[in-house]
Amino acid sequence: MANEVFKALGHPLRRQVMALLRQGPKSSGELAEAFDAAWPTVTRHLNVLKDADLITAERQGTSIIYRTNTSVIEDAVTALLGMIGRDNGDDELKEAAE
Amino acid sequence: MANEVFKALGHPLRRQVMALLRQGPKSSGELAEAFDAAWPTVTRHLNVLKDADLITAERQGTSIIYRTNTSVIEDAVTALLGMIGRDNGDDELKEAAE
DNA sequence: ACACTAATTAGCATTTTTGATAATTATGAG
DNA sequence: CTCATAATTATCAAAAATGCTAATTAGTGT
Repeated sequence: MANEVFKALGHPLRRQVMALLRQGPKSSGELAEAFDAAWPTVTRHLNVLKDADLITAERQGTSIIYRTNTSVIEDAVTALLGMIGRDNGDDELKEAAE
Repeated sequence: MANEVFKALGHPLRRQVMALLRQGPKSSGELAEAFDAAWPTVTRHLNVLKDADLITAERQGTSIIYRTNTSVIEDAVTALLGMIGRDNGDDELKEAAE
Protein backbone atom coordinates (compact mmCIF):
# COMPACT_ATOMS: atom_id res chain seq x y z
CA MET A 1 0.00 0.00 0.00
CA ALA A 2 2.37 2.68 1.25
CA ASN A 3 4.70 2.44 -1.71
CA GLU A 4 2.15 3.53 -4.26
CA VAL A 5 0.58 6.11 -1.99
CA PHE A 6 3.77 8.01 -1.23
CA LYS A 7 5.01 7.65 -4.76
CA ALA A 8 1.73 9.03 -6.04
CA LEU A 9 1.97 12.03 -3.74
CA GLY A 10 5.51 12.61 -4.90
CA HIS A 11 4.43 14.64 -7.90
CA PRO A 12 3.35 18.28 -7.44
CA LEU A 13 0.53 18.11 -9.95
CA ARG A 14 -0.91 15.11 -8.20
CA ARG A 15 -0.81 16.81 -4.83
CA GLN A 16 -2.51 19.75 -6.49
CA VAL A 17 -5.26 17.44 -7.67
CA MET A 18 -5.74 16.27 -4.11
CA ALA A 19 -5.96 19.88 -3.01
CA LEU A 20 -8.57 20.66 -5.65
CA LEU A 21 -10.65 17.65 -4.76
CA ARG A 22 -10.69 18.89 -1.22
CA GLN A 23 -13.28 21.40 -2.38
CA GLY A 24 -15.48 18.58 -3.52
CA PRO A 25 -15.80 16.09 -6.41
CA LYS A 26 -14.65 17.26 -9.83
CA SER A 27 -14.86 15.94 -13.37
CA SER A 28 -11.85 14.99 -15.40
CA GLY A 29 -12.42 18.04 -17.57
CA GLU A 30 -12.59 20.44 -14.64
CA LEU A 31 -9.36 19.01 -13.29
CA ALA A 32 -7.66 19.09 -16.68
CA GLU A 33 -8.60 22.75 -17.09
CA ALA A 34 -6.97 23.62 -13.81
CA PHE A 35 -3.51 22.76 -15.15
CA ASP A 36 -1.22 23.84 -17.93
CA ALA A 37 -0.62 20.23 -18.85
CA ALA A 38 -2.47 18.56 -21.72
CA TRP A 39 -5.59 16.62 -20.85
CA PRO A 40 -4.09 13.17 -21.49
CA THR A 41 -1.27 14.10 -19.19
CA VAL A 42 -3.70 14.96 -16.43
CA THR A 43 -5.60 11.76 -17.12
CA ARG A 44 -2.46 9.80 -16.53
CA HIS A 45 -1.80 11.50 -13.23
CA LEU A 46 -5.36 10.77 -12.23
CA ASN A 47 -4.74 7.13 -13.01
CA VAL A 48 -1.68 7.10 -10.81
CA LEU A 49 -3.74 8.52 -7.97
CA LYS A 50 -6.48 6.01 -8.66
CA ASP A 51 -4.06 3.09 -8.70
CA ALA A 52 -2.82 4.26 -5.35
CA ASP A 53 -6.44 4.33 -4.23
CA LEU A 54 -6.12 7.97 -3.27
CA ILE A 55 -9.09 8.88 -5.44
CA THR A 56 -12.07 7.12 -6.94
CA ALA A 57 -13.61 7.59 -10.36
CA GLU A 58 -17.29 7.28 -11.16
CA ARG A 59 -18.89 7.74 -14.54
CA GLN A 60 -21.78 10.15 -14.51
CA GLY A 61 -23.38 10.43 -17.91
CA THR A 62 -20.82 11.84 -20.25
CA SER A 63 -18.31 12.86 -17.64
CA ILE A 64 -16.26 11.07 -15.03
CA ILE A 65 -16.29 12.35 -11.50
CA TYR A 66 -13.30 12.06 -9.19
CA ARG A 67 -13.40 12.08 -5.41
CA THR A 68 -10.70 11.74 -2.81
CA ASN A 69 -10.60 8.51 -0.86
CA THR A 70 -10.23 9.62 2.73
CA SER A 71 -9.38 6.30 4.33
CA VAL A 72 -6.20 5.75 2.35
CA ILE A 73 -4.93 9.15 3.37
CA GLU A 74 -5.63 8.23 6.96
CA ASP A 75 -3.58 5.09 6.50
CA ALA A 76 -0.70 7.15 5.14
CA VAL A 77 -0.88 9.40 8.20
CA THR A 78 -0.65 6.32 10.38
CA ALA A 79 2.35 5.07 8.43
CA LEU A 80 3.99 8.45 8.85
CA LEU A 81 3.29 8.62 12.56
CA GLY A 82 4.79 5.16 12.84
CA MET A 83 8.08 6.68 11.77
CA ILE A 84 8.19 8.88 14.83
CA GLY A 85 8.33 7.66 18.39
CA ARG A 86 10.88 5.22 19.62
CA ASP A 87 10.69 1.52 18.87
CA ASN A 88 12.92 -1.20 20.29
CA GLY A 89 12.45 -3.69 17.50
CA ASP A 90 10.52 -5.97 19.85
CA ASP A 91 7.87 -6.72 17.30
CA GLU A 92 5.35 -4.11 18.30
CA LEU A 93 3.17 -6.16 20.65
CA LYS A 94 4.92 -4.69 23.63
CA GLU A 95 2.53 -1.81 24.21
CA ALA A 96 -0.47 -4.08 24.60
CA ALA A 97 1.24 -6.46 27.03
CA GLU A 98 1.30 -4.63 30.38
CA MET B 1 9.11 20.84 0.96
CA ALA B 2 6.37 18.29 0.40
CA ASN B 3 7.56 17.30 -3.04
CA GLU B 4 10.86 15.94 -1.88
CA VAL B 5 9.46 14.40 1.27
CA PHE B 6 6.79 12.32 -0.40
CA LYS B 7 9.03 11.44 -3.29
CA ALA B 8 11.69 10.30 -0.84
CA LEU B 9 9.23 8.10 0.98
CA GLY B 10 8.11 6.64 -2.33
CA HIS B 11 10.85 4.03 -2.34
CA PRO B 12 10.54 0.90 -0.18
CA LEU B 13 14.18 0.79 0.82
CA ARG B 14 14.00 4.37 1.99
CA ARG B 15 10.93 3.70 4.09
CA GLN B 16 12.78 0.72 5.51
CA VAL B 17 15.62 3.01 6.49
CA MET B 18 13.14 5.22 8.31
CA ALA B 19 11.82 2.14 10.10
CA LEU B 20 15.31 1.09 11.14
CA LEU B 21 16.19 4.53 12.39
CA ARG B 22 13.12 4.36 14.56
CA GLN B 23 15.13 2.09 16.83
CA GLY B 24 17.74 4.78 17.23
CA PRO B 25 20.63 6.36 15.32
CA LYS B 26 22.62 4.10 13.04
CA SER B 27 25.83 4.38 11.07
CA SER B 28 25.96 4.19 7.30
CA GLY B 29 27.59 0.80 7.59
CA GLU B 30 24.93 -0.60 9.87
CA LEU B 31 22.25 0.58 7.50
CA ALA B 32 24.08 -0.72 4.44
CA GLU B 33 24.40 -4.15 6.06
CA ALA B 34 20.67 -4.31 6.59
CA PHE B 35 19.97 -4.43 2.86
CA ASP B 36 20.82 -6.62 -0.09
CA ALA B 37 21.80 -3.57 -2.10
CA ALA B 38 25.42 -2.51 -2.48
CA TRP B 39 26.71 0.07 -0.05
CA PRO B 40 26.95 2.90 -2.59
CA THR B 41 23.35 2.24 -3.48
CA VAL B 42 22.30 2.60 0.13
CA THR B 43 24.40 5.74 0.43
CA ARG B 44 22.48 7.24 -2.43
CA HIS B 45 19.15 6.47 -0.83
CA LEU B 46 20.43 8.03 2.37
CA ASN B 47 21.29 11.15 0.41
CA VAL B 48 17.78 11.32 -0.98
CA LEU B 49 16.38 11.12 2.53
CA LYS B 50 18.85 13.72 3.70
CA ASP B 51 17.99 16.10 0.86
CA ALA B 52 14.37 15.74 1.84
CA ASP B 53 15.44 16.56 5.37
CA LEU B 54 13.93 13.36 6.65
CA ILE B 55 17.21 12.36 8.25
CA THR B 56 20.35 14.09 9.41
CA ALA B 57 23.94 12.93 9.10
CA GLU B 58 26.66 13.59 11.62
CA ARG B 59 30.24 12.47 11.37
CA GLN B 60 31.47 10.66 14.45
CA GLY B 61 35.09 9.72 14.15
CA THR B 62 35.39 7.30 11.30
CA SER B 63 31.72 6.64 10.85
CA ILE B 64 28.70 8.74 9.95
CA ILE B 65 25.62 8.54 12.10
CA TYR B 66 22.13 8.97 10.73
CA ARG B 67 19.09 10.06 12.71
CA THR B 68 15.51 10.67 11.69
CA ASN B 69 14.37 14.27 11.67
CA THR B 70 11.05 14.16 13.46
CA SER B 71 9.80 17.63 12.61
CA VAL B 72 9.72 17.09 8.87
CA ILE B 73 7.67 13.96 9.31
CA GLU B 74 5.26 15.96 11.41
CA ASP B 75 4.99 18.48 8.61
CA ALA B 76 4.19 15.70 6.18
CA VAL B 77 1.44 14.48 8.49
CA THR B 78 0.00 17.98 8.50
CA ALA B 79 0.13 18.13 4.71
CA LEU B 80 -1.64 14.80 4.56
CA LEU B 81 -4.31 15.81 7.03
CA GLY B 82 -4.83 18.93 4.95
CA MET B 83 -6.01 16.67 2.15
CA ILE B 84 -8.91 15.45 4.24
CA GLY B 85 -11.68 17.63 5.56
CA ARG B 86 -13.73 19.91 3.37
CA ASP B 87 -12.42 23.21 2.09
CA ASN B 88 -14.37 25.82 0.18
CA GLY B 89 -11.43 27.45 -1.52
CA ASP B 90 -11.97 30.61 0.54
CA ASP B 91 -8.31 30.99 1.28
CA GLU B 92 -8.20 29.20 4.60
CA LEU B 93 -8.61 32.16 6.98
CA LYS B 94 -12.27 31.34 7.35
CA GLU B 95 -11.92 29.17 10.43
CA ALA B 96 -10.25 31.90 12.44
CA ALA B 97 -12.78 34.57 11.54
CA GLU B 98 -15.90 33.78 13.56
C1' DA C 1 54.31 8.16 5.09
C1' DC C 2 51.67 3.73 4.89
C1' DA C 3 48.05 0.74 5.63
C1' DC C 4 43.29 -0.15 7.01
C1' DT C 5 38.53 0.69 7.54
C1' DA C 6 34.30 3.73 6.78
C1' DA C 7 31.88 5.97 3.60
C1' DT C 8 31.13 8.83 -0.41
C1' DT C 9 31.41 10.38 -5.20
C1' DA C 10 31.97 9.28 -10.39
C1' DG C 11 30.42 6.99 -14.43
C1' DC C 12 27.60 4.14 -16.88
C1' DA C 13 23.65 1.06 -18.24
C1' DT C 14 18.85 -0.12 -17.39
C1' DT C 15 14.33 0.98 -16.06
C1' DT C 16 10.67 4.08 -14.84
C1' DT C 17 8.33 8.36 -15.13
C1' DT C 18 6.75 12.18 -17.53
C1' DG C 19 4.47 14.74 -21.18
C1' DA C 20 2.93 15.54 -25.71
C1' DT C 21 0.24 14.33 -30.02
C1' DA C 22 -2.64 11.20 -32.43
C1' DA C 23 -6.07 7.69 -32.34
C1' DT C 24 -9.93 5.56 -29.93
C1' DT C 25 -13.94 4.69 -26.94
C1' DA C 26 -18.25 6.24 -24.70
C1' DT C 27 -22.32 8.90 -24.04
C1' DG C 28 -26.04 11.81 -25.29
C1' DA C 29 -28.61 14.85 -28.75
C1' DG C 30 -30.99 15.29 -32.98
C1' DC D 1 -27.14 6.58 -37.74
C1' DT D 2 -24.39 10.88 -37.33
C1' DC D 3 -22.40 14.61 -34.94
C1' DA D 4 -20.36 16.68 -31.04
C1' DT D 5 -18.40 16.46 -26.50
C1' DA D 6 -15.92 14.05 -22.67
C1' DA D 7 -12.44 11.33 -21.65
C1' DT D 8 -9.27 7.58 -22.26
C1' DT D 9 -5.73 4.61 -24.35
C1' DA D 10 -1.64 4.18 -27.61
C1' DT D 11 2.85 5.54 -28.96
C1' DC D 12 7.02 7.74 -28.67
C1' DA D 13 10.77 10.85 -27.13
C1' DA D 14 12.96 13.18 -23.28
C1' DA D 15 14.03 13.30 -18.48
C1' DA D 16 14.69 11.26 -14.00
C1' DA D 17 15.51 7.37 -10.81
C1' DT D 18 17.94 3.07 -9.71
C1' DG D 19 21.80 0.16 -8.97
C1' DC D 20 26.07 -1.50 -10.10
C1' DT D 21 31.48 -1.34 -10.13
C1' DA D 22 35.48 1.46 -9.79
C1' DA D 23 37.72 5.37 -7.93
C1' DT D 24 38.13 8.73 -4.24
C1' DT D 25 37.96 11.04 0.23
C1' DA D 26 38.32 10.94 5.30
C1' DG D 27 39.81 9.42 9.74
C1' DT D 28 42.76 6.31 12.86
C1' DG D 29 46.52 3.87 14.11
C1' DT D 30 51.55 2.29 13.37
